[in-house]
Amino acid sequence: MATLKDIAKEAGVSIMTVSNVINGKYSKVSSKTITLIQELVKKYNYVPNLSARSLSMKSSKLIAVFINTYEVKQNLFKDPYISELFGELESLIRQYGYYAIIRSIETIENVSTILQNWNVDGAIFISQQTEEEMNQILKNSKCPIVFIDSYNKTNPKAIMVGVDDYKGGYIATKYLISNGHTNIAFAGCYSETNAIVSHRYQGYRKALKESGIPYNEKNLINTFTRYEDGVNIGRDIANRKYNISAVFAAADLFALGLIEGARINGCVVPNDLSVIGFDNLDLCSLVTPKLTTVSQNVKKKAESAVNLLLNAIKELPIPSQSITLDVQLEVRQTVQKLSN
Amino acid sequence: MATLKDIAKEAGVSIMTVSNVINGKYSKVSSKTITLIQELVKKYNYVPNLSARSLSMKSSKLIAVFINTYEVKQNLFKDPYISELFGELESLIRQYGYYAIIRSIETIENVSTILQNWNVDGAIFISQQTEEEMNQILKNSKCPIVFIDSYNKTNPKAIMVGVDDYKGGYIATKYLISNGHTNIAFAGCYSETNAIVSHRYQGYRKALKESGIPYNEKNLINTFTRYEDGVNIGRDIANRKYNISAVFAAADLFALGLIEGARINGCVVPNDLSVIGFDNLDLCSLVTPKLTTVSQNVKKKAESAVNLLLNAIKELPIPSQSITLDVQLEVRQTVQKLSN
DNA sequence: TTGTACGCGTTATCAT
DNA sequence: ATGATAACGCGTACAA
Repeated sequence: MATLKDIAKEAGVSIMTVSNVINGKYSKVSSKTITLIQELVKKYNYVPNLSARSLSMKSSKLIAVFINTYEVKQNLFKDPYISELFGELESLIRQYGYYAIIRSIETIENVSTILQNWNVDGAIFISQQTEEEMNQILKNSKCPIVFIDSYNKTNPKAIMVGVDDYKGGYIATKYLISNGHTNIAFAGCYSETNAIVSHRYQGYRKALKESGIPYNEKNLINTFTRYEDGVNIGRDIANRKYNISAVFAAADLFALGLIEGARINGCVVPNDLSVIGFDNLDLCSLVTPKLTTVSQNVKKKAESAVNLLLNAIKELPIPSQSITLDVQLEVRQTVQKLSN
Repeated sequence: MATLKDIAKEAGVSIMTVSNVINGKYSKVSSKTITLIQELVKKYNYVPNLSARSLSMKSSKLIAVFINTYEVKQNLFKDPYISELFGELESLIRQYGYYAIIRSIETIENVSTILQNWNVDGAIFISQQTEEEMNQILKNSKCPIVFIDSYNKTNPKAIMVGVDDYKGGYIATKYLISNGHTNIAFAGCYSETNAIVSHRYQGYRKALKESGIPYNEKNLINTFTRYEDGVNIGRDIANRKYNISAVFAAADLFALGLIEGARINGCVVPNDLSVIGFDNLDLCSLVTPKLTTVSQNVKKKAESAVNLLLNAIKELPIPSQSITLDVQLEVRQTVQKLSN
């Protein structure tokens, strides 16, 4: 409630002197007035009005976090990966003295509006954007933006943080092969615009090729990857729709659904079918059997994103425009060695 | 980038005319200038500066969402219940034309500062606060605040949304009794300051009493309720530390840990032990056996909270100061009928 | 229907 | 070391 003006009047000094003390510019103020003002600040519980500061400075200490909501009213925070990532980001943003403004978006039109509305200092996208979307967003915005889990080879303004999806697909498939599997399906939401899944798929293909296993296009199971979709695919597998002994699934939750769908229809994992997921959700070690999966370091992902963004905001040199984090295989209980 | 002034100059009218058009006050402007200005708004991609508006109006369209972080650096969004609730809140806040600013807090000192900093219009606490904390927060803040999952009988300024924890404890215990169980443990983080768990415990006691089952204080298992804590308690149970045939656990994740800990030590649920959880996380139906639990309607909780808050912000009459939502039992696979 | 003057709380610049 | 003034972009109140 108290303003600089109030404090200044009470102290018998000018507004600027108070402002300088508040902002720690002590070199311009005598130590006597400093202590006087500091006492008054405490007495009146003075708190700076950040709207006013933002207006004057043309910068707000706000960081916007955007998340796509493809279907209206869908709760994206039910996705454990998304919510964990968001939690890490919020924590870091706070620790660095910024404020997080969160926004789910249906179309990217809204993005630049929000950014301008609030003089946002920087933004982070936590769900995948297509190259085209990224370009449009970047064109209409002037603050630095970090994209998590997106791919963009052409736009030099795009700052990106992701994981080595290609390697993920590769090591998962390789592991299945090393366990004697040759009929291995890839299940995921495969499309031109889904770069993440495409990269995982390419890794899968590479592993097959390297081992001289001929590729069978029937083994590309193109599907949405919610839990329920997994149940459906699992049923199909149990019903011999595919001639496979193993599946590499592009998402954990989907993999769990698949296991359940197969089980219901008499196909038991890992005895009758081996499965590997992707993400390493906590959930993976809570279910039975525990899911073998490709893990990524979410905390590190968030740290990388915030560090890149803050450096860009402060116009410090960025070590690199994009960071690709490593992945590794978490071996648990859903892959069985084939003994024939 | 463009301001009212820019548009006004280009249109050859005053700033106020533009402002009126922007804010839809068409009654004060000729239709000719309206269309002219609307064209210019599009042409220059004019977006109002909300910092300036907030400064001038003393209100910001910002709603702060607070969440406690007891241990520094703990990621609270890994809790599926918290993240789902938050997702619903964010979605509603957006749909009602407000902006969500999210903040994890270590001490409640920070709360009123943030509220003042940004001229926040209203706030929501999504984790439990003690009565004392609530009172202090309310004393230092002037905007409406909704507390989710908190109890406060004395402060008339406190707006609250919660579930019927008492009933939850009651129906869970009652169900166990109706299945022939008489040695039933209550496991949770029981303390004076944890009103939620206290209420669930009181419901548990009521059910026992009603059925004439003598209360055994050894059956109150007071523990933190993370997954790992559940594993420890489950091991104890398997090792006959308690003389019980069933457990009502105050949190799902904890219940799952308990089941796992028991299993590892040779005590199989539901054959050797019956378990009921609380919250009905999605997770409950993904694990084996599927967890019987007390469910609450998270979506409705969020809607209630946002509705109460928005009414309070607009100084509309609030139907009631606090809303208690119903709970119900989700019968699944972790309770077995005792046949002796 | 349109325009003017002023205030919101802060910071930067330039004097003193 | 301290202060006066203008500026940030917008809305309210009142005047024309």
